[in-house]
Amino acid sequence: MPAASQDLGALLQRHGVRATPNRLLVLQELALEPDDVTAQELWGRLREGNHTTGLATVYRTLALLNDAGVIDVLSHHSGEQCFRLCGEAHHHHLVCERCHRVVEVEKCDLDGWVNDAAKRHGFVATDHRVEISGICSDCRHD
Amino acid sequence: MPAASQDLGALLQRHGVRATPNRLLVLQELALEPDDVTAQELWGRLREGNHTTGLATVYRTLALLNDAGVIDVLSHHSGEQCFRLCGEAHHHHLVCERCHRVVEVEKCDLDGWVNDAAKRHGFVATDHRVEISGICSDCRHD
DNA sequence: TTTAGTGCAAAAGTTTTGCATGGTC
DNA sequence: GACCATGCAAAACTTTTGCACTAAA
Repeated sequence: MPAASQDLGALLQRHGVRATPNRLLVLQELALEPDDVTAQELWGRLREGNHTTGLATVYRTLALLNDAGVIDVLSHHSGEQCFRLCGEAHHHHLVCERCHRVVEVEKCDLDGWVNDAAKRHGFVATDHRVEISGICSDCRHD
Repeated sequence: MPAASQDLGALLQRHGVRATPNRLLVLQELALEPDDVTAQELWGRLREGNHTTGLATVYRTLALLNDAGVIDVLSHHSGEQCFRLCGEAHHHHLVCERCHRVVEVEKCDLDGWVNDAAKRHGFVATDHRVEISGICSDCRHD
């Protein structure tokens, strides 16, 4: 269910980012996208939708949204950075090796393990990311 | 403790990669490096050491070593890919936010959790990566 | 002798920056 | 008016490729 654009505006405001037409457009496109997209892909889709947003603006917007913590940057599958609009709670990612579908794993009770591992090496953990690769049900049945 | 170069040669052979002078040089440089390095950094160090290895060769070698599973690619801190020679067993990474020091976390008993999370979403998990960010003891005491 | 590896230069891509313009507070 | 956002074009960088040449199986 794609979020309505007033929700997206509120999301930006909540993170201290001014809502401009371009930013809403980018966010809306991200909300429509179940998987992660590169800046170039996103720009392409905006152009297809007859929007005149510049590529530089897409890059600037994605950087801004990432700094503000509105979107996540995932590790690249091919030398490009990938972006994704995610739930705001702590979560991890499940990525299909075949079709690159990305699903969020919402429940994470790894804090104990993480803190232990960090402490064992003299670190204080501040955050952690888990990426699980696998094969999704669709790809398994093809 | 940097591995001696005959060990590195054996490491290559074990992974079905022919040991050439350039490959040993790259591997040796990686073995000396406690943290992760970019292709450019690695090339710079080779040049400083008066080696004439070309940049393209460094890229080709790193790609080869990654395919062969001899080295790991870490997520970039700044748009560049980072490479690292790691232990051969399954492990995860602890990265210091301040100095970018990387330490391996050798023990991983997360398989149960990972498989559960995958199954809950219809996936079959084939692999997983955990990256813990934190502050290392050196940086904490500065 | 055939194949694999390499250095160099050029090409291809992605991402960033400079600058002039237009919109907002 | 001051400031922020933006489009466009140019620049900066990282990475890949083509090609001629060399070393090795």
